[in-house]
Amino acid sequence: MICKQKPPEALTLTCKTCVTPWHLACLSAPPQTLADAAAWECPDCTFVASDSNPAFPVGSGSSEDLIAAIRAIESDQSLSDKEKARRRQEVMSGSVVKSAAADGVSGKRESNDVLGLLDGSFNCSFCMQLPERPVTTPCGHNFCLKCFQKWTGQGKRTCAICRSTIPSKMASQPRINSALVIAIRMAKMSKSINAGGPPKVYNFVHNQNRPDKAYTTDRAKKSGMANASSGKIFVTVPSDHFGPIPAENDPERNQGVLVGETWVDRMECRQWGAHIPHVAGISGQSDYGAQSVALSGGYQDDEDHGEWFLYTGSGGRDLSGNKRTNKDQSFDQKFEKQNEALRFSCRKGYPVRVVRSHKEKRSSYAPEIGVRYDGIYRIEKCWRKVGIQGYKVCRYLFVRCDNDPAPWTSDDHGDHPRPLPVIKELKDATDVTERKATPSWDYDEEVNCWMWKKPPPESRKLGEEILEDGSTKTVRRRAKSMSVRERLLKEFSCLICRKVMLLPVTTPCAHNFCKVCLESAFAGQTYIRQRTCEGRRTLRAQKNVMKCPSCKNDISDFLQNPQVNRELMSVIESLQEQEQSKEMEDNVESIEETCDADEENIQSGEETSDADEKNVELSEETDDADGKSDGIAVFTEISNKESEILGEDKEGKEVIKTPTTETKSQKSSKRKEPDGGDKISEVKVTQKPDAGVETRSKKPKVGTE
DNA sequence: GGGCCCGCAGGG
DNA sequence: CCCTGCGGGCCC
Repeated sequence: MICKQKPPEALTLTCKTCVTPWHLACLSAPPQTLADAAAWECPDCTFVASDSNPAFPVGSGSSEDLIAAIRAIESDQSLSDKEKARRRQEVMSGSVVKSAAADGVSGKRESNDVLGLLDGSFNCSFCMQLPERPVTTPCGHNFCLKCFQKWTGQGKRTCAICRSTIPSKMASQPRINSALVIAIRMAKMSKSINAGGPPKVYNFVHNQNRPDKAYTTDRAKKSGMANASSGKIFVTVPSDHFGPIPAENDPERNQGVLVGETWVDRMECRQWGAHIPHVAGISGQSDYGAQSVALSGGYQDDEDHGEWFLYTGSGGRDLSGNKRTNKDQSFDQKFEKQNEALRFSCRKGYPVRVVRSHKEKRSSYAPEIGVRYDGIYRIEKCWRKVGIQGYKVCRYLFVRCDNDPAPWTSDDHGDHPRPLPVIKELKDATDVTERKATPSWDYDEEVNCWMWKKPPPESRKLGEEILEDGSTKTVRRRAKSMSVRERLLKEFSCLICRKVMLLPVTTPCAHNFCKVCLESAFAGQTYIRQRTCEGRRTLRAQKNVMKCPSCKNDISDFLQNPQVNRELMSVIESLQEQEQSKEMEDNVESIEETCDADEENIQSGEETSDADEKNVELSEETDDADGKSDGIAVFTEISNKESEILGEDKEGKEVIKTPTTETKSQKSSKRKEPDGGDKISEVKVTQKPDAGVETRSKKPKVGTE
């Protein structure tokens, strides 16, 4: 911590209490004898036990117990090292404080007193409650952030308890005491009997044992991390992965990336996959969405309220002269590149990971040191406004929606859906985008957690699979699917013009045509649309004349008033949208021998009867909830288009029908082999011999599956 | 503490 | 292959 270097093993000393490694050379009072070294306790443990740091007065009692308990475990000869480690962990996490007390190790008080103890020393002096979002003055007194801000907002500059002066920096930029947050949360947990397992411990992640870390190449002229290359990425999610990083993608620790995890710098944060780019603030692709953002104080328009914040897009700055950043904006930001990626995630309601950096100085919620993962947020709205510097900036409203509590709250539960904050600047905003469709990541009232309500987007990256011998093999994460264009033409072409349908209509005999094509096919019998003013029709005599161009069924009645198949329409529209966004999978080369079998699969799939293929794809599409909600969103567009093209329909009476029931039943009745749909998910290439990986217990809360 | 400048990674 | 980027070391 002092020399900021990784000490060689020989110079590492491990604390017997907390097992943290320390650099021998950096200790002010290193142990003198070997025996001393074996029983050595780090300054943290010694300090807590002997003194009561007013800023974090855990030491005033409960932690004495804790340390005594740990010492008892350490000195118990009957325990193996592994067992000791396990017990230590239990004690640290508060789950067995009671049993430690029962052991007679520290029989002073019951564990349930912890909260009572906290009540005495931690309470906010204004509201007399356990502080919510606690801030701690240099004189060691704790207050709720809000209470404190109210106090300083009245111009008070002295501590409400001891009248010590509050430094002006503290008054203007109070920081939440995250250690206190954890202490309070732990105390609450030990109080509640069925807290649902031990609380999570939020550790600073030391990468002592990591196989690889960021390094400087020969080319780099500076040592340290300034010009470093990234070390190994420890998690196995692809870089375009959305949402939390689950335990099954964390082979190093098998715990996933936890809310509150903190890394020393952006490079290390990157290695754990929370936020991959090591300079840029936004991780994302304009045609795919944004996965994560960093709040690092780079843009002065940012506004942080913890559970929600206003984020500023990137760009608008002159980076000439080989600069990486620039405080001054010199032109307008636009919704392009990363800014567009954020807007994409907003529209889709994707989960966006958020990290806060110590470099954000104006936010109470930023960590004191390092870069911290604060969990999942959703972008509820975005817009543009004229920023502080006078140029237009892209703006995003982020609202937290994580299943774990934020690092600044002592709640033991995550977020519940909350009403959106009122944003004043929205009244002067332009280019406002709000999500119309239902969000992909949403709160499930039945299981009481946030989860994927629609399938997460398929990764477009290649992945690496670790084989048994430790080597890696590049694999594709999903099968090559039919190109969107191919699919459009194959599934959704008009049986008359053979092009992708414009305003599709579905006959009762389940054949699809462009509305215009079908009508013009019977153009000689224009009486379909000839109506008297009273609406009296004159086609009775012509009945049976009009037959479906495809199957010759009588469709005269249908032709009197053919309705656009809105469901089909929205499917086509979303596919066309996809096509425009150029899904990359089409271009992914198949990967050698491992894929051969799957390629065949696809080939044969293409060659099997059209009907089956079609059903598979169709069912897939309709299962995708996107279709439904987007269907509503595009609805008005359709009816506008329709009247534009047909130049009629002024009656305005026509009740808009939801997708015709006959189409639906037709589809489902035709769906003979629903199993056919599996081919896509099955084509995961070359399973690791150890199939257990797939079945390993998954964190049920995170619905990534 | 401010400013300069660098290597690097990833988007396009 | 060029452009962009809410890092970070180091000099002043």
